[in-house]
Amino acid sequence: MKDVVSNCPIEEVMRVLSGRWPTLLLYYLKDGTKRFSDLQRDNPTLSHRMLALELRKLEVAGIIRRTAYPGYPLRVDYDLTASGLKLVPLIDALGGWWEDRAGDHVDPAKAKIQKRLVDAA
Amino acid sequence: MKDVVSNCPIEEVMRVLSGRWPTLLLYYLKDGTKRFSDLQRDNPTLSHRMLALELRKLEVAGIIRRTAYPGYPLRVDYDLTASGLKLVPLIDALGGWWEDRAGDHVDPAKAKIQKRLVDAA
DNA sequence: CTGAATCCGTCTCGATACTG
DNA sequence: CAGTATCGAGACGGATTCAG
Repeated sequence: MKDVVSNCPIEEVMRVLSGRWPTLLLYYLKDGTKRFSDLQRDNPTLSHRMLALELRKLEVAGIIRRTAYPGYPLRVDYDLTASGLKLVPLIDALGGWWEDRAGDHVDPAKAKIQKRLVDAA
Repeated sequence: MKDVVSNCPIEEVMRVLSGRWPTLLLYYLKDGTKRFSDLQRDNPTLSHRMLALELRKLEVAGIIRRTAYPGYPLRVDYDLTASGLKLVPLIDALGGWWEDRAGDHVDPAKAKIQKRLVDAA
């Protein structure tokens, strides 16, 4: 009874992309196919367990594709699906927006907010 | 000691937009100025407390602007900043992507995943 | 190498009650 | 009406261990 199966696509997409890792994994996978261990190296602060969980989540969402090769040692490749590829520029746009955002002039309201932050600390 | 002040803009922007509410609040605010109680009505499942916290987070991020009017009963307006306005179409693009995503053809791998989902349910 | 399961600390979130 | 403080439950994330 956690969610109400929202009708809103924005709510649904954020359920998949929310969190620190999904967008980062997307970022690393846009270069092409990667193995599990490659992604581990790309994100040193991401635990083994979390990597597995997040990859699974993205796979279920149809954003990445998982390909397991039989043999030993085990080998699994991950790459973006067609759908995932289309998502990448949208995420990049968010990153671009964040960088531009700093260029906006600082108005009095913002200064006041920064003071509040100091108070809280 | 929770975060490492990432250099990556994608990671930073997701720190602000992650979660169920930030993008939804953006969605409701794109119609124009809203009061605290308006946003409460727009999101019945969002608790009073969380609304205050999320609004504060977005304010600190420079995405929304808070305007308090002295007097009684208290009245506070929220609206998007210039920066926040520019963010709206990017979020909408994500929503659009989610809706289109369903149109992609279903390959064997995906079918297998969907079976897994059924199992989990 | 990949990944699932367990254990356990931490932090987020929601309910409630209180202030201005 | 708007916002804050407190508290308990539950989700989340990391370390470790086991399996294929």
